[in-house]
Amino acid sequence: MSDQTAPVSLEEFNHRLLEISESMPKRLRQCADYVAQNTDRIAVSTVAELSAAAGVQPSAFMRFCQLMGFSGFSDMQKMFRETYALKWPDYATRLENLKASGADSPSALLAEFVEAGRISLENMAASIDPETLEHAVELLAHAPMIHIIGLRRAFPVASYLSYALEKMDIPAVFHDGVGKLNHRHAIRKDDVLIAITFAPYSQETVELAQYARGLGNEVVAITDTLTSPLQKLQATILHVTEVDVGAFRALSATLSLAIALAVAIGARRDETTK
Amino acid sequence: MSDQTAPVSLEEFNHRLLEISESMPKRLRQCADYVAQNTDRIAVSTVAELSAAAGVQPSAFMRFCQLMGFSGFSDMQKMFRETYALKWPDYATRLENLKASGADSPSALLAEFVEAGRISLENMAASIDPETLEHAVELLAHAPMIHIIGLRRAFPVASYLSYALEKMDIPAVFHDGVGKLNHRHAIRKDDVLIAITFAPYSQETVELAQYARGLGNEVVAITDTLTSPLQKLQATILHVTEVDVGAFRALSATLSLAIALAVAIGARRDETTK
DNA sequence: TTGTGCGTGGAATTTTTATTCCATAAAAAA
DNA sequence: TTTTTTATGGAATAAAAATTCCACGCACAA
Repeated sequence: MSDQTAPVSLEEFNHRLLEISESMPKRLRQCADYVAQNTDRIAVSTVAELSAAAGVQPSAFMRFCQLMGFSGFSDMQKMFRETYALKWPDYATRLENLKASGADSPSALLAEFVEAGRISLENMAASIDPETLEHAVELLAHAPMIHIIGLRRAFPVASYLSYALEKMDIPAVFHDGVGKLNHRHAIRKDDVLIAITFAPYSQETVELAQYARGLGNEVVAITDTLTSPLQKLQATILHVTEVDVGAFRALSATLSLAIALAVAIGARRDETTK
Repeated sequence: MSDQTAPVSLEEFNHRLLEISESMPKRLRQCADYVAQNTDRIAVSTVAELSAAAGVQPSAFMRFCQLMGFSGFSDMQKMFRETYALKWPDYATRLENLKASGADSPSALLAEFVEAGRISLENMAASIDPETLEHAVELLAHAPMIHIIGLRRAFPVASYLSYALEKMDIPAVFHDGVGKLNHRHAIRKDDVLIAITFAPYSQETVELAQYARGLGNEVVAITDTLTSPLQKLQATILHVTEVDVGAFRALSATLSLAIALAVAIGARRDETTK
């Protein structure tokens, strides 16, 4: 029987599991126990695999899913896949819908950006590798001078980074491209460059990163995809994927990463100075 | 053709992707780009879903998998399903993990900013008055020219706003203060100024707002407190409170507001032009 | 002990998903 | 421009997975 009470979140799922596993017959109990201990496998396994691992028949596992309130295994798996996938809604179509329904008021738009920002932040929490971040901080904390470049969409991030570093009296050069002046010769031995760029990658940023790398300097990159041209430079890459709303993105995650990076550098330098 | 060189880890996969995505024909490139940006979805999706999301036919996606060195999609998916377990926990758990890596580690700091950003976004969603926002959009959509000023901490916001307006072909002047040049005389009749400033309010911003107001121009202000000097100017005030982490803040909410404002202006102008 | 009913295993069926194939279109070479 | 090669879309087919069904076993009650 499909069910009105089918769990829609992990919490609900666990709750229900606890609630009913007591009164289950032997085989179904086995399912419950296995599932409780291997919740993470559900999204990426088949009934056959799971039932075998739990030591029961597929049909038994099936009955278990139904007892849990789902219509079947697929239904249950869907919940797990969705909660894992961090609900990456298609904002482009969502915007279309908004407009179509005439509800494209500024506040509705704002709500979309708020939601996109929230999801981006959550995604970043998952995708940033603590070790890479640590490594980036370590590199930057020991740099005699930090160079920063980020143009177009990345410009706000770069400028905030500069601002934060300046506030903490950390020597930094912002390659802001004003007047097409090129500060590349300011890059000296042991300096580290922070290059920020998103698709479509701006050429100046990529070039500066290549130049720095060519000199043998370390480069810390904040970028969005795996196909970023900075990937090839063996730079230390901090990877942030922002959720787009239509053709725009809110940069919430990227800015949070930038400021966290800056503050961490500041803290690390204070430590080593003492 | 299955292949001796089929990647067996994420690193190998990424490497291969980078290596060959250059030389791919259009559709397969689309696959590569989509995959690069949504690696985490592979484990939990079907070819049909992925290909649709990438905007190609299933058969094209299939060919992509084979180019990557796998015998087919299933083969590729297997790799992702195997390495899946690590990154599955939910948002709360992941934040815990980030924090767990040491009290003042960079990742703990990042977690703080993520959390602060999330709260700021939520607060803003609640505190922005739809009517004020609507009013601001209305004013700005009819302005022959939009002037933008925001310095120091507000500079990233102002620059992003300029960037977004420019992208939408909306006439705007960014009073960026470069070279201490003053563009105040560019403000003409009916132009509207967006002034962004946070405590401690930078004098230049306040002065420009006062000047514009003196000329009889409308001013839309993005600011943080009730005591903001812009409050006295009878400007249209959008009020955002960001949560601080120590002495720093992540600007997530402010930036979301700014981009939403820009997009709303763009949409409104399109409407009225038709 | 013998009937009744829930629990179970396994095979049959249905549905979904992956994969291949081919005709056509586009691009490159001649 | 014509020929040849390469890429593409879409439908046909094959494979795999989910789901149902039913006959059997086992436990408990009469």
